[in-house]
Amino acid sequence: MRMNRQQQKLQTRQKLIDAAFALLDENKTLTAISLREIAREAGIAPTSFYRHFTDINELGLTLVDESGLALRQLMRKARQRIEKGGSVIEISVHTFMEFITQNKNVFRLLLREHTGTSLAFRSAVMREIQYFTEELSDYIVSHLQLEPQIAHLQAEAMVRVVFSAGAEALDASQLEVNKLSDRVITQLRFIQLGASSYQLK
Amino acid sequence: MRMNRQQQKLQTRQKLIDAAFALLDENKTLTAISLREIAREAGIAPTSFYRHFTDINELGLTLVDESGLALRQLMRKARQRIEKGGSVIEISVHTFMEFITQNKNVFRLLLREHTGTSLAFRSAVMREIQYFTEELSDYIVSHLQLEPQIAHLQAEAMVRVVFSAGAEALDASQLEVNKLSDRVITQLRFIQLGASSYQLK
DNA sequence: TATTTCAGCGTACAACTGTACGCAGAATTT
DNA sequence: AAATTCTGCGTACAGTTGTACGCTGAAATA
Repeated sequence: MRMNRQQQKLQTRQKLIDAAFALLDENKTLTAISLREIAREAGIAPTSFYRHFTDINELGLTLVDESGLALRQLMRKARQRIEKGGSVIEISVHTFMEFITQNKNVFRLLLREHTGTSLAFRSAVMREIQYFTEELSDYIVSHLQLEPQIAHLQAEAMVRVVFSAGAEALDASQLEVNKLSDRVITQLRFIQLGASSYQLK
Repeated sequence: MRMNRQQQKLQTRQKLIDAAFALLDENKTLTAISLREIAREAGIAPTSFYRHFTDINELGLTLVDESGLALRQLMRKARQRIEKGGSVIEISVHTFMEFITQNKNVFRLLLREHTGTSLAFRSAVMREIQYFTEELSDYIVSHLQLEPQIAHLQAEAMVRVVFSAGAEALDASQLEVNKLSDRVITQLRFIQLGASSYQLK
């Protein structure tokens, strides 16, 4: 197929991004991946890397952005499913776990860099998680009639539990993921129940 | 001072362990630290490393063990303080945050390797966290008269929230840590309240 | 059509890595 | 006192890293 220069360049750029994601598989931190490894995986010369990113860090931030995007799409998907009826918590957890098992490396990236070595990455991931938390918080305010302050605390606690469980899910079998999901669902119910009765005081 | 061989060897071994902990400061994953860096920091020849550990992994597992030990001491300390009266949740959170700010690298190690690159490290850390959770769970059973099953879920949720908040605390100022502590305290109350009312059904 | 632009390549180099090997000399055992 | 054990060191080497530099040839522009 014929392509102009821009398209061509974008395509190689994407190859680099895909290669980086592929390398996260199982064994690499973003900051631990070498530029040459990425280039090798992408099938281009090491020095060509610089035509697309000044740095590995720049690539890294791009990956975090893409992962955040995926996270927001996840939330949108959960909303759609919820509109069709059913337990909000159950659907959310199942959607989340499904997302994780289908996009392991995306979630791995977020998790690892969340506690990782580079402040820039850490901040970027925290920002994404905050967006996520705030969306959830808004949802709680409008659907459960909680005070914004309490709703935010509830959302934050829920996100913490879910992400932490997600970390476990990465190493787990499908069966274990199911058990895990059930536990998390109950734990989220604790939080919701607790937040509601807390407000009554 | 005079020393026999065993003591001498143990001392150099400890130097290596301390050096590794020091290198975790701010910028290194365990798996990303080079053997030579550790040797340099410890002030010994690179090749002498092998007199003490076969591998960097072996050193790593030792560090995880030591960190787990610190974690258990933390819990003991919290217990002692609780005996003197006061809100269990408040004291626990404050003790935890105090521990983190005073042993940043120990907690950093646990956090990073929890989501890290090496399955062996991940498992080791998860085991330590599980011990921690179970101790908390036992405490809840005996002091709050909850069913073991529910108590365990409550403990797990609490640990997840606290550890996740701990990750934030590592980058935060003292003032921010205080605010964070207050939020976490409320969130733990949610969980406790929720678990209690959940049992009534 | 002639000129310019620029993505991608190959070569090169200094810095670093893990670790094999053999030696020195003090602590320990005989 | 003599023999042995063993921690720590220095040298050495092959492999990997990031990146500077200059070239090529096709695409874009004039």
